[in-house]
Amino acid sequence: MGRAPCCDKASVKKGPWSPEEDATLKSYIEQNGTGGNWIALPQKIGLKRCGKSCRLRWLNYLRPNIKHGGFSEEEDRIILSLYISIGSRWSIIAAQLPGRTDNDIKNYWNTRLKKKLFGKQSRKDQRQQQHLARQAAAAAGDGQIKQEASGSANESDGLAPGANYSWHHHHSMAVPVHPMSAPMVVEGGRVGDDVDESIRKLLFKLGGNPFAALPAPPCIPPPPMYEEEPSFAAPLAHAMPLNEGGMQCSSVLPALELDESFHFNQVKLDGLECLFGMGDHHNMRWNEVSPLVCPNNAVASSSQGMQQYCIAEEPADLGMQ
DNA sequence: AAAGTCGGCAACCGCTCGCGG
DNA sequence: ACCGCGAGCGGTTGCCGACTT
Repeated sequence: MGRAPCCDKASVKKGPWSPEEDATLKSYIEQNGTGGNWIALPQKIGLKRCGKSCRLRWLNYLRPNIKHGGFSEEEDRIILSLYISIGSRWSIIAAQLPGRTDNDIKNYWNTRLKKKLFGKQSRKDQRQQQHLARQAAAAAGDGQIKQEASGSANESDGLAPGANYSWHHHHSMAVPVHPMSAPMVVEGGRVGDDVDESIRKLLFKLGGNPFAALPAPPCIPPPPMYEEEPSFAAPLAHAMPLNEGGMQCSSVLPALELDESFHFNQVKLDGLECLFGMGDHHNMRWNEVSPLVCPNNAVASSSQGMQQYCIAEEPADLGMQ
């Protein structure tokens, strides 16, 4: 015997919402609010919908000031940074992006950002690239170039067809620039600093050490201006030795170093494992994640996830004690 | 032109959490 | 302390339009 359903499935309408239903729900909530009871709401206003469905429709679509699509680079970075830090906590991520819903961000991550991050190009992008390659080949009139251009760029890298990697294809190995270590550079200056600061504050608020949570990969200086399409990738050829008398850094960061850089931040990183050499991680709760995010700090645990706080090393700098 | 495939998005499902009795 | 209920969340599914062959 399972749990009782929240509504009578037989008498409840499913599927896309009609404009009339939208109008009914919207006008009622705007005038009366939800009344604190979503289950009872559809009956009250004569909608043959499940209360959960009404709630979802309101939150994801009808609510004022909702933004759809058109994610900016800055929003991309926030999403990525938070995903790396806290995993697929879409509601928390959405809370940092005014006008965005968790569902929207989740869809965006699953359909676009993940591909963008991991370099899989859309067919449109692939077509553009192939078109350019053909043009270049035609201009060069070189048989060998033509042959390479007709295939996808990744084939020469030994990657599976269709899995175009847009991390810099010129380099033997590529890693994503750490979002916190590489503020986006735009004309006239950096725009990433404020975002970074807000994310650090958020992480601190959530119980993580904002300094340890997102360690900069060793020996990788901030990237130069994006040359082509903006991406979180950066060429490792830029990774030159930083300190003259000290440790020498190779131009290609060993996978081991990457692993060490991120080993204490093993939130569920769907898809990131392949980059950072992580194993299979099951979904973790915040009280599991927190010690990983701030391993060197004392953690004051309480019974439920978000209630615990790390003693960060430099809270004063954040003004958030 | 038609069939097949892919990508994006809205919505659903089922689970956990939190609160009140 | 326990139980039941509603809210909230994240994963998954299904539809539909765009694109490819």
